[in-house]
Amino acid sequence: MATIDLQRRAEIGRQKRERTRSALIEAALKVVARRGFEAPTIDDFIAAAEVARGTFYNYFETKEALFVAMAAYVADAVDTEILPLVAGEDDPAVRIAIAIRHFIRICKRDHDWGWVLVRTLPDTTGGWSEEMRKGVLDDIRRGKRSGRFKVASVPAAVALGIGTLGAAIRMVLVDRTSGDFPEQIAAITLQGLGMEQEEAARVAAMPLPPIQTR
Amino acid sequence: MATIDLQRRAEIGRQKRERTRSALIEAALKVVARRGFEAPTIDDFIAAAEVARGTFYNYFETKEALFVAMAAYVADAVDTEILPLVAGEDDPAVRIAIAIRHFIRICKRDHDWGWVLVRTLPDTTGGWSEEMRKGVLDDIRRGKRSGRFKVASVPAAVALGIGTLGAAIRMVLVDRTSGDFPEQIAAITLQGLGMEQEEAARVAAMPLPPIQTR
Amino acid sequence: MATIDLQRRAEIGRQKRERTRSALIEAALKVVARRGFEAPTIDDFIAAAEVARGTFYNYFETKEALFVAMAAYVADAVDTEILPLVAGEDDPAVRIAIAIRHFIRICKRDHDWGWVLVRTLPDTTGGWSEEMRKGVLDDIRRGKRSGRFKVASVPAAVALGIGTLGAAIRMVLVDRTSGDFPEQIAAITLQGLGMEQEEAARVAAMPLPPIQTR
Amino acid sequence: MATIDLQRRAEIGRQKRERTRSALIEAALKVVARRGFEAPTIDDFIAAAEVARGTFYNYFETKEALFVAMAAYVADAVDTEILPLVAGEDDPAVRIAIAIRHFIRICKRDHDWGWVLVRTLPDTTGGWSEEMRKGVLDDIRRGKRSGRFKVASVPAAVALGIGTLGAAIRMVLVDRTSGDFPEQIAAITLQGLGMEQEEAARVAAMPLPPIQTR
DNA sequence: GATGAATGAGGATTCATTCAT
DNA sequence: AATGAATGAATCCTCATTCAT
Repeated sequence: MATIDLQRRAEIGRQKRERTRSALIEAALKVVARRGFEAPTIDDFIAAAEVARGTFYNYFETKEALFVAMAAYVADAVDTEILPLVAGEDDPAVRIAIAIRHFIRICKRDHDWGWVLVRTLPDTTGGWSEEMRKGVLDDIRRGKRSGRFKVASVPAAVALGIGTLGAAIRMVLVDRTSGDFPEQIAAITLQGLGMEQEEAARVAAMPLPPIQTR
Repeated sequence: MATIDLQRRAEIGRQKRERTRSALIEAALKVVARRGFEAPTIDDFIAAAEVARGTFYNYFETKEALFVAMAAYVADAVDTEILPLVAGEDDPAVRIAIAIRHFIRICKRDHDWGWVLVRTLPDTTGGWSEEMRKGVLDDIRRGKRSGRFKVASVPAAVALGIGTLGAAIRMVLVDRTSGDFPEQIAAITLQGLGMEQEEAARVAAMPLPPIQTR
Repeated sequence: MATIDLQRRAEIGRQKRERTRSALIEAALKVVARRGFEAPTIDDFIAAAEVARGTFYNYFETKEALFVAMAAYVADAVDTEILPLVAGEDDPAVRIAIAIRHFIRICKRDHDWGWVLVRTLPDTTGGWSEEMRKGVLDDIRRGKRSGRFKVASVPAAVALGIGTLGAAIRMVLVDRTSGDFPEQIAAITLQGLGMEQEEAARVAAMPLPPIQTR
Repeated sequence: MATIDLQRRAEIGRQKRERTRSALIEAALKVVARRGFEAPTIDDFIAAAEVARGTFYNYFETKEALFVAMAAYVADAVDTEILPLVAGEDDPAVRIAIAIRHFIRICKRDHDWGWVLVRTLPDTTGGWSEEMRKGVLDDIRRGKRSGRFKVASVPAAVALGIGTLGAAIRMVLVDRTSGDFPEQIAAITLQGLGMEQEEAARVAAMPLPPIQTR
């Protein structure tokens, strides 16, 4: 009896802890989306999460620790949404097109995530999971070897891939873009990797499962 | 006599003012290159410029005001270097290739400018002069109309152009890149705009006057 | 249990907050008395209150805000001392005489309060509580109607009442004044309001409870 | 010839010097009227006087020196306007009434002077010339001796006289006061000094030369 | 005599972090 | 766990004063 009670208590404590932690991270997401990484103070984060000052330090030693947790959280969430879609797919062109389109669609759906991604993309630490990063490089190399892509310089191809995606996300957040903008970006990226315009457009237009609301 | 004297005085004053202002901006350039926009304090800027604390405020109301002046300064300087090179050129592909290659070469030569450009490129306000911005859009449209480029979506082409260049500059500043990296970026960008690989490579390899040391 | 605990916590916090706030205000009182409103720096106030620099800003946004709180504090304290003394009294002359005498006695006893009163009296915001202000005006009007006072112009009578009191307080703080100075001021004020010299002197000499030490 | 030239030059220099100095003092008058003694910076004074920063220090060593000059300037100007009016007059009541009425009329005409007077009256240094101060005290004593005034305490009478005048000036600047307010104040002051209401009113209503526009 | 750029000490303000309850 | 008052180092900003032209 006593044992069960202790277990239950521990379990409740764990859940509560987890909830507060998530509240802090998700609040931070909103705040960073709006104001970037440098401007906000800890006050902004605790106000958004509606917890007391001291509570913050029960979960994170510093602001940076919160940012690290947040980057992991976002990278994880993006992984969870994107990796399954490309899991069974072998063609690098298809894999890249799907990833690009889904990335942009996510950011369109959820501007907070979009802004956090835009703000972390330049840094090598955040937003992209290690898995994702390797995957892209791998796809480019495989496509090059197989002749699917015509690429003289892999670094240049990486610059084109990442740079175009980053700029596209920013446009989606700031400007009003057409409904097929994700496909246009996928197509032009594939074209940049050396595919013919028609083939690039075809691959970029392949059916994709509808995006979930978060 | 008194009038002449007054005029001379005013002129000398103006020059001195201009010199101090430039000193502050060029010092800020170095500081920002090294430490970004957020980390440095006003103390860092005045130390680098070797002026007194109060002097800073005689010229700029806030750090932001200094940054704005700095971005304008760089944009202007880059303009001055690049516009003449493309002035006589009519082919949009050639113009874009020259601009890209020279942009990257400048950033390679002068990391300070590079960092400022990287950090201001995403903002619509900084780094690109209005002239440059219009020029790019115009070249893309002209190339599309003439059939030189095969581009389904102009916004997507802009994202590709700007995004790739930004990512390339960042790579040049952070990684060690090959000597022909500027040409590789120019080539892959043209390919993204719909040119054949060989033709893109040919245009990207056209002779360019050697870059001046600043 | 948890609820009771939370309530107790909140109550303790509230008390602590109140104590620190009072400490700041009372320290400010002393500092202002000695050095006026303009000379002291925030450093002076926190040194006097023995709190840290940041603590000041937890309670007051600016020095002005502290001054406002301080004026309210003094006005309130003076009210508390004077209003009971005149509460049962109906004759306007007696009421005014009591208030004047007690006002001056308070300032004699407590130079800190005196200086704050002198410095805030001219402003319509400070030193006088709303209640006090209305009371004075009301007494003058009633005295005029009843024939107790001979006053051609109420505004002039207000100027005489407030002006004389202010100047008297200043004298008490700066010069050495005779022991019956409060009575002399009360008498001359009543005379100014149109009472005969003897009657004014008689009313001004009526017994008053001894002043409490603060 | 050369001598004449030198003399003329010196004379011109002296005049110019005097003009700049006056410009600074009169500008300071306006600034102090509006913002008091503590708030304005030297920048405010030179801006109002339309001279350069360095010029200020050619005339005054510090801000305080400017204030001293300004106080002397005002006291002198007030003297010049008021003393002649009471010069031939022997009756203390008449002298005091004239001075009070004229003081208030001046402040009504020229709010800048009014504010400066209000702001310096409390200090023993400014606004009142030594002559004026002695005159008031002397008039009160003479009036008391001659039985014109019924005053038990001379200090109390001084407090009444100065305090009432100060409060009246403030009212004139802040509130809308009736046209005969100067006379009302003179009358109630005389009443405070122990004169019968009718006699006080009569003395306060005696003809006065019309006020000059400055 | 007038000018205004430069100075730097003094004072104001913010904010990450600690800690007792 | 949660709370929020207190802290003080770091930073920002103002402004009286100097001085070369």
